Amino acid sequence: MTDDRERVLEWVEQAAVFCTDEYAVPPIAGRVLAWLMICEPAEQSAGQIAEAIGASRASLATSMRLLIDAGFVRRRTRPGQKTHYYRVDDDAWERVVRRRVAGLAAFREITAAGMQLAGSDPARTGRLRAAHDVFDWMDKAFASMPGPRREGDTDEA
Amino acid sequence: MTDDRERVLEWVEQAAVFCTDEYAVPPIAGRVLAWLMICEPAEQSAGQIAEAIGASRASLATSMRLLIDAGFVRRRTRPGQKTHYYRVDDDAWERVVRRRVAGLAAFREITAAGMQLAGSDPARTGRLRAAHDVFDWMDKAFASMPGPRREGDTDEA
DNA sequence: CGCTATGTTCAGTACATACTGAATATTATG
DNA sequence: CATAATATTCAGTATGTACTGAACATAGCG
Repeated sequence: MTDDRERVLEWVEQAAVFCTDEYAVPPIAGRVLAWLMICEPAEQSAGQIAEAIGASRASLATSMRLLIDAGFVRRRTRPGQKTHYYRVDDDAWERVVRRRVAGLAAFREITAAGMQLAGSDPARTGRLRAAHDVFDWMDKAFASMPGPRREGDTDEA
Repeated sequence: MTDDRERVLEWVEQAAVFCTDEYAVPPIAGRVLAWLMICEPAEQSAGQIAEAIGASRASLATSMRLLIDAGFVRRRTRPGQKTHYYRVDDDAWERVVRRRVAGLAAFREITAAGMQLAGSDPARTGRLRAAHDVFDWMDKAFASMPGPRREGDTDEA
């Protein structure tokens, strides 16, 4: 437990890099997200998080808002406490990915508009149609995504 | 044809914004990509593209390399010409999306490593497992993606 | 009503990115 | 090989982003 901390922090670094690279999340927000995915207890205060990853509290304020807006993190207050507690729900990533795919569908509309502009020449609309079809497929595929982990779901108190 | 140009450029702006926002592509590269998706003829030189979207040739050099590396654009040379011609293939977006999902699968490995670190406590591994499952599902879903536009494919000379 | 612990906002700084003009390389042609 | 056209690289600038310390706000508690 005591020596684990170092390995956990190493893991947090890796995961954070992934989040920043693939999800356009700033470095510190990436660390926060990664930390909240593996920390114990799952719900932690801004102070705890800041100390764990070595960031200022000011950064935490902005990072937490970003992560909450993005759908990764939820904030909870306990009765008779001013401290806010943050956590990533089990369905956080599914929610975020779904939201992202939904946003991608906007490109489907753009390509559709482009095809109208390009006219009826199939040589000219081919590129647009192919792109359109990809995003159309994605949208439908994710609509039929089987909500994973619906069974032995382990939510603790 | 002559008045279309303006509407086309407007469309290019929209599509470019999407590319920059959702695919982390710099503004000019986004315009290049959008332009190459609707321009006629489909294959154009750097000079033509630069003039169309109003960018310097220096920017074109870097933008083209970026787009080629990302898999969006292909470069071709014609015999007895020093000019390079660029185009987006019909399967460009499918290729890029596939590549991106493949990259996302790396996170599956990270979450797997995280679960080992977190031990066997299901209360602690729940978040990691849920994330893992999402990316696992994505990987498999895209593996079985039916290459769209496999039939009346219209590739011109 | 102070007091204290937590949360948020703001100005400033450090760093990174995007883009361009000018200089340099490269390649077909006469 | 000289010439002209395209391509690439580089230094410089301008803009934007991430982060922090410090100041300010807020909420529970004696």
